[in-house]
Amino acid sequence: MNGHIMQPALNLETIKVACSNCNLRELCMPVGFNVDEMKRLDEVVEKRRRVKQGELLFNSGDTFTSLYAIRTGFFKTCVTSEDGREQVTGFQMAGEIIGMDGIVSDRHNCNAVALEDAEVCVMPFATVEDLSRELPALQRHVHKIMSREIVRENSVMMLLGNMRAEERLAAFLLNLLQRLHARGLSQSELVLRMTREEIGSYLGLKLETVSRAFSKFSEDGIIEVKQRYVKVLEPDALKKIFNPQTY
Amino acid sequence: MNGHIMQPALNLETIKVACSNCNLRELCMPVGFNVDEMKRLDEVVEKRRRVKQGELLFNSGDTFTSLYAIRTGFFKTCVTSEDGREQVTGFQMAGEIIGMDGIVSDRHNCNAVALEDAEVCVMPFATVEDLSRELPALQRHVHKIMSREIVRENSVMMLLGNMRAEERLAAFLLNLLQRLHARGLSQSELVLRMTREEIGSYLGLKLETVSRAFSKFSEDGIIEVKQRYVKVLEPDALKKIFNPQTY
DNA sequence: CGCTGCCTTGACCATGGTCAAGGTGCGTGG
DNA sequence: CCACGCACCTTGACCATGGTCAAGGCAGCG
Repeated sequence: MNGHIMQPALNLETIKVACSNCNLRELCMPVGFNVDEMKRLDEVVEKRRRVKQGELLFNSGDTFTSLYAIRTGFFKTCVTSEDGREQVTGFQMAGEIIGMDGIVSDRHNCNAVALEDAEVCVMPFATVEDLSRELPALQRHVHKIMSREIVRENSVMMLLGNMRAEERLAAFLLNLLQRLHARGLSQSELVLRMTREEIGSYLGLKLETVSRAFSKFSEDGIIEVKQRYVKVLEPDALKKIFNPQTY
Repeated sequence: MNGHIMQPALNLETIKVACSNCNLRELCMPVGFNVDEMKRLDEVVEKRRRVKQGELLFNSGDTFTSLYAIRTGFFKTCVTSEDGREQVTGFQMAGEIIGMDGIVSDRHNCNAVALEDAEVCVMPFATVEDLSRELPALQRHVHKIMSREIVRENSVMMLLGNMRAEERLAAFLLNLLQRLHARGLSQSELVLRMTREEIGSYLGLKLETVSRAFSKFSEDGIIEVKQRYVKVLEPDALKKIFNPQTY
């Protein structure tokens, strides 16, 4: 609601199209490069692309050509089954890389939709591959990013397979806050960029259940909710819900 | 039950420790190499390792050093939450690669347990990285394998988030059969290598629910079940359960 | 100012979880 | 070779979680 918790609050005009002087570099690119390597790294970003709220960055079935590093904005990725059911597979924010689902079949396997106006760095995958043959640190980084996604999905499977509604929402909020905090934002306040229905789709719940869980946390004094604004009053209580064995 | 549906029925004695003359090459390695490149490829397999039924190939927390290509046998991978809940994240069979969860943090993030006596090719990841800087086809292959795992996990998320018990089991059976068929085994018969509880953990269901779903399919004449032996009598009916909109 | 999209809440219900009892088949040791 | 024990599976009865359906509220926008 108020300025200091809007995420992310980056001024586009001050940013040049180059990884070497990008303030998100540490989030989306490997560290420990010398100046020369840094220059080479700038080659991977072909251009920037703006995506308006509600628009698709890529669609399931599109030919895969590039990975995308999110500069600003917020995305969701979804898969759709043949009979039309939609599953949100992730929410991505500045500094994160999307599009890796497309590598295996040269076609994207999910949609990426901007949940707010966004800007991404387009990184043609052929260039990424060429360069990562020359720069072992880049190669290692690409492998790590994909591995991280595999590990993230493992924990979503745990969430969907084993957790109850309130545990899922607690885990979701803690994860979002942790990622926002890593970007210099508050550890306790956030503005959700997605609807209750999108949260529910991600968590394997209906929107009413998500809403009820929010209300429950609010009644219990654990959080303060007003529409999409959420403030965590009792982080330990949230963690306890998420992981009841602790304590 | 009878010989021709046992999986996999490979004679270890006839196999040399080299990708270049491995009968699973097409499943776990890229195609289109010339003889020279093929020779180089053999370098990635450091050695073979046998894992007895019930033993761990790697444990969550172990230092990550290698990927493993399954030669023979059948594995499950599991993640365990802090409070001890276990989630089976996948079942892997001959020709599939496991261990990619370890790349991001240099530690394995899940367990891999042999569900039957198994043999794997140990591929030190440092070697894989070195060689894939020289062989673009290998590089591309490594990327595809990881992307494939991401896409697989996306569809598990769909399954866990959106499907009902019987749909999950139908999808599971169809997926297993399709993979076994790709290995030259029957399209309609299989012997499950995992318990009802393990199936349930993978599918986000309790073992009783899995058992009931098997019984239901059996009553409906869609499959024939006897303990771990399953024969699909009506594949179309199974597909219809899995994807009710079709037809 | 009214429309629209999103959210909340209540009442009811269905799916699948829990608990319990008993069955089946296999491996081991007598 | 048989018997026992164990691990795994099946089935029933009951119950809880979360889904469904419905009504109404709130906030932002044209």
